[in-house]
Amino acid sequence: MPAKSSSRGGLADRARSKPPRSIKAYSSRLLDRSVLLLKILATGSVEKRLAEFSAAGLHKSTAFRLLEALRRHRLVAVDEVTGRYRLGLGLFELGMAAVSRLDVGQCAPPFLEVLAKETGESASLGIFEDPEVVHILRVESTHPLRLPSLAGRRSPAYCTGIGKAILAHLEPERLEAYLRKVTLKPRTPRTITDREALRQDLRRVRARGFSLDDEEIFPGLRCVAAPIFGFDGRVVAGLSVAGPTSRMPKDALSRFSTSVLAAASTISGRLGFRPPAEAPRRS
Amino acid sequence: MPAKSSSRGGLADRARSKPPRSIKAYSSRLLDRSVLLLKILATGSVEKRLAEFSAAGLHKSTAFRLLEALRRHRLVAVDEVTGRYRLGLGLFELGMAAVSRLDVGQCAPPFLEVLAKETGESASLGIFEDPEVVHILRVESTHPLRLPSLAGRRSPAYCTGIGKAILAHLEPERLEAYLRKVTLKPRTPRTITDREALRQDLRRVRARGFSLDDEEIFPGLRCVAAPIFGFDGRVVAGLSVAGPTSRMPKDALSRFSTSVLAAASTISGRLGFRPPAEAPRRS
DNA sequence: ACTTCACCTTCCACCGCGCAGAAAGCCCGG
DNA sequence: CCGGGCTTTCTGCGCGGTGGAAGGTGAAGT
Repeated sequence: MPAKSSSRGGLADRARSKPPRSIKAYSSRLLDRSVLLLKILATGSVEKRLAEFSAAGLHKSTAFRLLEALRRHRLVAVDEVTGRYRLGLGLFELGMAAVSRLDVGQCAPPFLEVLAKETGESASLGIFEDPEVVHILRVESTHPLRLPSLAGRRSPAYCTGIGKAILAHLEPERLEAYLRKVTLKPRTPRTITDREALRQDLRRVRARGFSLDDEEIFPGLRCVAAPIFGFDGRVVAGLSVAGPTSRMPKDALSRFSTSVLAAASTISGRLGFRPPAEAPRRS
Repeated sequence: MPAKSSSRGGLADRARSKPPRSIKAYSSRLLDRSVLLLKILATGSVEKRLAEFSAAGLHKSTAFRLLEALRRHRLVAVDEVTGRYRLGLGLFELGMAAVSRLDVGQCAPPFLEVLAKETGESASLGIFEDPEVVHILRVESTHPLRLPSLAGRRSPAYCTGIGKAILAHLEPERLEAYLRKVTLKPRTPRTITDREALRQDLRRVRARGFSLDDEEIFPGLRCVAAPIFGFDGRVVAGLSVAGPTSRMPKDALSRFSTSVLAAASTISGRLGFRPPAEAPRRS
């Protein structure tokens, strides 16, 4: 990624005009199985005995061989005491490398901390991976009452602050593609389950600059979020502050939205985003 | 054989008496190559083109197929703009799962935050994976001057606070095995490069309860660390506070060591460690 | 606009390697 | 001391991964 001295429009246009290249579905049974083993280890109880993998349709000897091979690479480990399998730290190293190689992952942490301190609530940063949002950074609230950290977890986009902040600034085609395939499952009584209502809400998000998740994913949780843009003007992530409704009453939201917007736009700036001099909103 | 027949010895003894079972070296070319691709992506520049993998001895078509298969599992991703490969967020999810499944990873974060706030310096937690220490958690100092986060990285054990805190409380055989194979490469002029001097230092660590890294890995960086013990009395991790020498003068170290020791012993307690009733110091 | 070039993607026939099933260790509790 | 449940090793068969080369696609040069 050497210095691109092109005007900002060029790259964005090139990206936008990319046809959806469809690639032949390559796959490998061995690789699929290895990943399956890791996924199994990542769910349910912390440690697994060999026999538990055969429940997934793998022969015990197969699971054994694969787990041993994965162990050589430290992707799984066997507990020294119990002799059972657990995820290895090699995975952690690769995972952290994955995030730290994202531009946002690189430069966002300090701003998240400032934001958390300013508002007193948990701040988190997520990016959009197609139908869902992946939480990649999180700084905890200082209050004792708070959600467990979601770092590394996925949430649906349509009912989270970060998700809606990103959706609202997606290219129209991508948004429509998303809306076409997503099912708006109600997570709480307040979840938006109607496509048109969601479009409406996203319009509001665009108009005021930030999104509001008003107990749409967890009862009692309110959340204010703003989009983060990359150097080419496309939305690359979302930044949010979340807390219990009691500490985030509706008439005090402007305090939060101001902080979130400021932090988000600072991060966008760090990523090389230059906000358009005037609104280049087409049609 | 079990020279220690302490009160609560059952589990610890079983663990200690485990013979180093050696398992046949299973491996799989495909898996090795897949991991190799991930490792390549985790080093060097952020994005790689297909041709860069063939430098590692893979044919382009092979690399292509494997990368596509990995992409299906979101372990790698292709950049939307440049079309090049980068690590995927699936890795991040698995990595976070790996850490959150460790008992320490579960219960340590709040205490790290308190520790960082109390001392004003960066607090981090690492565990020992044989010759090195893996940093699994980190809470940043509020000062502008600070090291970049090492979360997910490895450091040598012999010249870090966390490393020495853990080494000092390892079973004698494991420590000797470590000393036998490690090479004490000087990282700074103050790095301990003599085995006997290191043994001596570790004795001091045991005696006073905490370890001190006095510019032994980075010039200008001082660090105080303490061990964390699991329910069976074995050391499972180390906790440290690190900062520039200017903010951690030698005559003020007791302030830091008190905080670190308190936090470490609280975490140990959470893990089920019951410190021996009174000093079972023998000899 | 034509050509070149560099790179990505696909195809295919060979043969190597992973597969499952079975059998042999291992460790515990009775 | 023996039996049951589990982990680990062994082995021949057959599938699936392999690498070479050929085809495609875009961008940059002439």
